[in-house]
Amino acid sequence: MQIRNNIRRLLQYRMCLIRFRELGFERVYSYSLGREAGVSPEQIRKDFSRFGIKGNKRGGYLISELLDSLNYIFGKNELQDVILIGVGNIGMALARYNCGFFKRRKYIVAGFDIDPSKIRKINEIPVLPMEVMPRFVKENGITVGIMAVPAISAQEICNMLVNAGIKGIMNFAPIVLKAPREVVIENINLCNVLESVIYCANYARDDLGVLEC
Amino acid sequence: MQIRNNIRRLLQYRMCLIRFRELGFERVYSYSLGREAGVSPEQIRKDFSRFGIKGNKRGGYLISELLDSLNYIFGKNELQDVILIGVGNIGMALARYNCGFFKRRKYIVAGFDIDPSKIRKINEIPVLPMEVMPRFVKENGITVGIMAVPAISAQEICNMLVNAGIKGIMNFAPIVLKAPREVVIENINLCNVLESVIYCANYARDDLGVLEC
DNA sequence: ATGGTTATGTTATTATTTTCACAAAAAGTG
DNA sequence: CACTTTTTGTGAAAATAATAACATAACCAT
Repeated sequence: MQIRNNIRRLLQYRMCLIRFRELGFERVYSYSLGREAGVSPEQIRKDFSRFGIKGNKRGGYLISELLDSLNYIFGKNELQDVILIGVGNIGMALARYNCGFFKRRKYIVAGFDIDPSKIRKINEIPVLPMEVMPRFVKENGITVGIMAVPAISAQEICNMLVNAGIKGIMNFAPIVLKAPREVVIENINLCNVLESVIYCANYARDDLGVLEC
Repeated sequence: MQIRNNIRRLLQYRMCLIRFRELGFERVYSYSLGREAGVSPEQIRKDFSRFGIKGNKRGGYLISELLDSLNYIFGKNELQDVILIGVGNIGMALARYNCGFFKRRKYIVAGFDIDPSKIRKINEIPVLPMEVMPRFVKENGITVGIMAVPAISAQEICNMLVNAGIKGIMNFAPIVLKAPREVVIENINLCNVLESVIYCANYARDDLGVLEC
């Protein structure tokens, strides 16, 4: 039972709905939302159905109600604290973006780094030495961490996080992390993503005519 | 015919193979590579098969040969120039990471921004005003761009890129870009990714027992 | 009211992806 | 040199996901 894709789409729908609301719309239809989100209307109805979200026959969906439902699903109202491990290029950018996360009620409450020169505040976020991480996680009930560390130390740090009680990791290190099944790991390899776009844009077109990519 | 997933996995395999090589290994087996890449052995053989990559019955795969094949597929040898639009938080981080891209023969050759205060060099990369982008793209035969701009201006900039002749876009703006079918677009919404990890880590576990996420 | 229209919700169908299963080739062994 | 073991490569089967189809409810106009 794999629901990660559903969830990702729901989040995308929410993003579009927020824009629709800002534009002053009150209602959406699976058709209009689908066009905005780049998804088929049937897919949207299926996704909603799966999470028990109901619309109005003939009347589409009330944006405010939809957003309420989605926010309920994703726990919008509670502020969710996360930590950041590794305050290099990417880590720094994420720390600086924190107010963007905050709008969605996600908040980087602390950064951690092995490098002592990084131990300072960045954008109001305290950056602490790696050693205090486990205690911080336990004391603050942190369940999710963002890893932006070099590949070489990534698995070790992942183990530390798991031992400290972390249940989900968003990983930017170019390595496939190994962790117990119950820990959710999302590996984001920006280099690979760029490379796949380059490949699809340049090479994958004249192979067999229509190589959807 | 959808091959984006295959490609993504191949890139992941390559990443693992590079590590294996660094560790001094000469051969891999679908089994060992699979464990490292978090993929089943059959999947690996299928992926290789699809791209005409052959191994040795009983002898597995020679890492050097595999890497040659993969580098051939992904055009490792030619240096691929890309441009960056938007030099804010994320854009800056990517520009600073350029040497990492360079190792893979991908290189951000220029950044562009509307904000005049951003017009300067970052990490050897010239940042130019937005207006000169189309000419730059045409004169340098750029086919792929990275967008790290605010959502509000994203679609407009996407259109500019497409008009200038760009064939692939890696987009960090929180919006689903619309472009002609032949233009490859990869939307990366970091906020949504984080949120999906949080959801899977915190909520999706006690629903039906085994909610694989 | 009542009939027509429209958009949902869900079932059925199709397509895609992954896993399974096994034949065939290579390498080792006695 | 036969025999066993091991690992690939691929066709068949199973599982998943996406699309199509359509019955049903709500709304609107007459």
